[in-house]
Amino acid sequence: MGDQFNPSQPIYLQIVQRISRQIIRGDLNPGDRLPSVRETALGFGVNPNTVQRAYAELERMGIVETRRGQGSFVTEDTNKLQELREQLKNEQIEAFLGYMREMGFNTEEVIQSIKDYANK
Amino acid sequence: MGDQFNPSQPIYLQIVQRISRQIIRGDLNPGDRLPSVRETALGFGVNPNTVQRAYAELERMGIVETRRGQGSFVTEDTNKLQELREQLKNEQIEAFLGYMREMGFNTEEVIQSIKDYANK
Amino acid sequence: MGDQFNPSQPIYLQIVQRISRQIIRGDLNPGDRLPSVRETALGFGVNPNTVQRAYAELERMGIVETRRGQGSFVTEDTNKLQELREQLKNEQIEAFLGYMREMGFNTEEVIQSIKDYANK
Amino acid sequence: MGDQFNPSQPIYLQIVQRISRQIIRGDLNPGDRLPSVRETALGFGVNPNTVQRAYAELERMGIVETRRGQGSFVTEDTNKLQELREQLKNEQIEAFLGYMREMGFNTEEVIQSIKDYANK
DNA sequence: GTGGTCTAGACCACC
DNA sequence: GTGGTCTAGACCACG
Repeated sequence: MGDQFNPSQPIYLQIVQRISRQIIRGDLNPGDRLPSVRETALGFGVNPNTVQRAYAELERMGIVETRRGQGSFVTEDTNKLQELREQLKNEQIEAFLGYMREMGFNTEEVIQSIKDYANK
Repeated sequence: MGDQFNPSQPIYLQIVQRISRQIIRGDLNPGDRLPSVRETALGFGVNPNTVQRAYAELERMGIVETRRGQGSFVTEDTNKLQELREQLKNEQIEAFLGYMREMGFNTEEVIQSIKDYANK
Repeated sequence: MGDQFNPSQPIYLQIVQRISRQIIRGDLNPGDRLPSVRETALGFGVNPNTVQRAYAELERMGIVETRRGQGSFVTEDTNKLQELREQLKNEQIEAFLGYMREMGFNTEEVIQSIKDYANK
Repeated sequence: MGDQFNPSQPIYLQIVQRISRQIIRGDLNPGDRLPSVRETALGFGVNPNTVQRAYAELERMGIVETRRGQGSFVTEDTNKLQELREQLKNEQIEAFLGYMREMGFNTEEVIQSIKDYANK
């Protein structure tokens, strides 16, 4: 069932995130058809309305296009996908830096350690 | 109960991590007494044996000292704590870079974005 | 039934408007026979008397001519039709400007925006 | 009941339009509190979820701000409201010109008639 | 079959 | 009390 979802964030937003990552990682390519709302709902064990809301949000973000009676498709507008990539990257970095700062590591220290790690 | 734990890693190691963080963040200072095994077990909703194992691991790492009949205490050996700090930092960074690489972001790109974010 | 009609104006006048538009748009041409009163009443889901009144009004306006036993026909008097065209245009413009003024847009502003839109 | 809504457009979008107009017309001023979701739902005779969706859209558009446990308020960002004004104006003009074109009136002819009407 | 809208009714977090 | 999310189940338009 819905065990796979974090209660601290709306499920529909978590679905948006999952699909966004699938697109960035290339699991879903421009022009690919997303599974139908009902299919995804079954797969995730949630109500179709919840998936519908996620798909609507993806469409609003411009990274998915919907064709009545056919399904939802990853946009072929690579600019939009590039935007999405930047956005996801910045979100991850912001969360990571915040977490590290809470642990007492400042940004310069983190950058230095990353460089050390990369040259290792 | 154990809802707060990730099934992908032994619970006792996750407890080790939590307490390590509390020490690094200064929630627990050198010389402070850790809550009793029984107390911690209740708080986390796990078996006392699991907590015992976590405390033993912390002692093995040299960052906690157990005094018979008195309890467990954060070491006052600041070198050890400094080591712990470095270790935690590197673990986090390694996990983060791995995750970012999986998303298609290489290390240089990540460093650049962190700098951009810091100067924002 | 009459769901397609606006309660704020007599239905017979709304029928007059509809038929007027059909003539202006060229759906009905000079000399064309209008559907019978009975037919139109069925189509609109209203009482034949109501349609009768609409046809009478169209005749009074001089844009429809009724021939006993044959039916009603669009006039072939193009001057009359030109008058009707002007009248409909002015009605629409008056309603539109009134509506826009109520929304806080003055006439100059509306004209400017129309020009902008046309040159877009 | 819902008699007041046009079946040809989603009810939630019609609610968005109504409230937008109320703001543009000054019936609702910057900082004013909107009626609660439940209140509006009762007033319009629709389901609270439908109103909720309308309010969410208004918030997404940036013309309404929501404060948890307090209600929804018209934004005090006059730039946003000015944007809304322009958008509504252009929508109305586009619809009007489309309608007139369908009736056989071209844009220049419409502009000329508006000028005539204004100087009348 | 597809997505889109709506309802009814529930539960939650916030204040 | 407020808005926000979710479910269950219905109906619609489109192809």
